[in-house]
Amino acid sequence: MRSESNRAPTIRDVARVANVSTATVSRYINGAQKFTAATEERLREAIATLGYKTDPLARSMITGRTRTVAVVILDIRNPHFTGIVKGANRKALDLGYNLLFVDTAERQSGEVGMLRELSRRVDGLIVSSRMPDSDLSALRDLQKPVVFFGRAAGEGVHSVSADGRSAAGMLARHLIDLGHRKIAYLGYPLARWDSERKGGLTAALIEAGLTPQYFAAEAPTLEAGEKAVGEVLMGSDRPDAVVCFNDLLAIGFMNQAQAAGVRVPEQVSVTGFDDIPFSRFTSPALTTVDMQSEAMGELALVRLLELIEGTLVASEETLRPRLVVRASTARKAAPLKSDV
Amino acid sequence: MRSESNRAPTIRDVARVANVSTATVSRYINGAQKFTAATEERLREAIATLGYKTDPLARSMITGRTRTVAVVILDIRNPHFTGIVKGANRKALDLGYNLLFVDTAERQSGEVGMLRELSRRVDGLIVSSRMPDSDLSALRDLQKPVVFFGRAAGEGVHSVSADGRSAAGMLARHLIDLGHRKIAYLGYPLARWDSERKGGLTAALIEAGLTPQYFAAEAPTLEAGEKAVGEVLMGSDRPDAVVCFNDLLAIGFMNQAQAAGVRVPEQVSVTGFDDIPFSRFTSPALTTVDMQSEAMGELALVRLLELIEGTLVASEETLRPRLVVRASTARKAAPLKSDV
DNA sequence: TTGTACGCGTTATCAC
DNA sequence: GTGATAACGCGTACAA
Repeated sequence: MRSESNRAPTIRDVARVANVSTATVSRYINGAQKFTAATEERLREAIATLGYKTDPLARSMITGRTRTVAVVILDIRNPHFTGIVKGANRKALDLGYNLLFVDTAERQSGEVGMLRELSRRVDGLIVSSRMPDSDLSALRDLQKPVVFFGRAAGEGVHSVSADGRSAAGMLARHLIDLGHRKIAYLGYPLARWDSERKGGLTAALIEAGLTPQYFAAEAPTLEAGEKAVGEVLMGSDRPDAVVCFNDLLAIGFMNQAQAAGVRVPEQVSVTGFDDIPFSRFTSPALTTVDMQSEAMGELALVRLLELIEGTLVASEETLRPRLVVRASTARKAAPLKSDV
Repeated sequence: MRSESNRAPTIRDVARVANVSTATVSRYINGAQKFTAATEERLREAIATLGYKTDPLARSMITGRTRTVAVVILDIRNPHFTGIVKGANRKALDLGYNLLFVDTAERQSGEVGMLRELSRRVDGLIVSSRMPDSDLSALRDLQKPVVFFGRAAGEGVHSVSADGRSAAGMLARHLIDLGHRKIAYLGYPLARWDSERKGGLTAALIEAGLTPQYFAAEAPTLEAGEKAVGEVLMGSDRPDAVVCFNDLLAIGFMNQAQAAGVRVPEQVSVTGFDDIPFSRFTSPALTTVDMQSEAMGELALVRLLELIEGTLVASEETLRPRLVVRASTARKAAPLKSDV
């Protein structure tokens, strides 16, 4: 069924066999027109016998479209980003697009250059990054549509996020309802979403007449969560609830706290953000907020394609988070000791 | 610093400005030759002022190389595959290649067609798949190098895997050393690696004069692990150790077993495969075997590039797994009841 | 060392 | 409805 030659059949081969011009073959392939029954039949047959497939590269060369988009994320091992990629992949398959994947974890520097390289190979980019605002503006010069996560980078840039401020508020009110008064935030200041969550938490606590303690983790990871226990729980003024920047931190924190003899949630309630799949399987199961990772990935891809098609003007979109109460938060027990 | 026109500068623009031919520019770009100091200087300057960047599409068109490889996996949410992608991404960045990512979870059918489409856009493919052998042979017709995971698909196909047989043997001997006699295997028969692990376990048990019980999960997931508890533990002849096909199954299983009042590891030891990051954070921490997911991803990419360069003849490569003993396995306690 | 001329496979444009 | 042909941007014989 396949031609003897190694060379893949071209539109010219089809034209010769079907006894038409290459232009006609092209129009047939792209279904742009009607044909006489005779030509249509000859075309169909020639294409079938030759096993002709149009070359996407050559097509891109002239149309300027690659039907490929880049998805650039910080660390695929973080289930939040895994969800984003999963969602973007699903929509990409639905809509006939390809995904160029880049995990930038090991390449903090030269990110702008890499994006510039990438942008020549794709029709648009989905980007999650910690790069400074000064670099962000450079991305507008790429002349390619970009969808960001977690922040409106202004003028002509579309962004998709979940409402971290209200998510933090949900957690705060949940903890306050449980009787907690000394609430700490274990943040990761380098993350794009940290200030939003910190701000939302702070606002809700202040509204209740409380003041949060702040701590900073070294990374948004399980290991960093473990490390943070010493600083957060072993001080003189131990908090009775800890809100962690994400579920990874929370899980690592909870685990190490228990290893150090602190009971969760009896002595300290712990929460995260994201609702990653494992949060249901920790011990105790983790109270968290679903930040809609997969939906963000889907939405980012859909909006990006709309930007590419020109049917959308860039703007900001925010998904609604959902509080997920599990066993790592509980009503505060009678205080075992009084603090100074 | 950038030309006024919207059009990106081409090799012809550079040639005109530098007062040389396009051929000279091309040779300069590709560093294929020495030049007189004068021309070199003019070229350098023209390229800099125009901000010229070579168009990868046009280059691919003529070289037949895209510097892009596809990585096709089953489910990015499974940390084993996450590790593979992570490793492949790392090496790809190192070596200046791009990764075209596809998660096939939602597209079980039409996989061969999709790979055929993909293969026209890339120089080679890294594939993890459950497709039947009959389809595998079709991939050889792609005329593109392919690296598979977990199985040598024969003739001209390179494969990378971790030794599941010996990994299962390690777990078996570990459990036997702990005094376990009734050992069950909770498999996932559709997976490529299932029979290898099952076989290795069986062989090691038989060598010790034992016979395993076999169970099958519906999926290689946390949820399927939960579901399997009823069948595995609630029968008349409860095993005192369960080896699960992967860590996800094991974690789900362990969690639900405990919820059902079965103590781990006191009443039943549980193990998995893969050593995913979370396995250290479950309660109890999971005994498992490190199947070198990231190293597999790295190796797959390196070997694929060697296949592309033609410096490698296809073959099989197997990584050595590493037993990771944690708290989910323990010495068998004195039997609480005797079995019929 | 450098230039000329052509080819890669496709689509767009203009005739007919 | 169909055909001839010029692009698209680059690499590379071959000639000079």
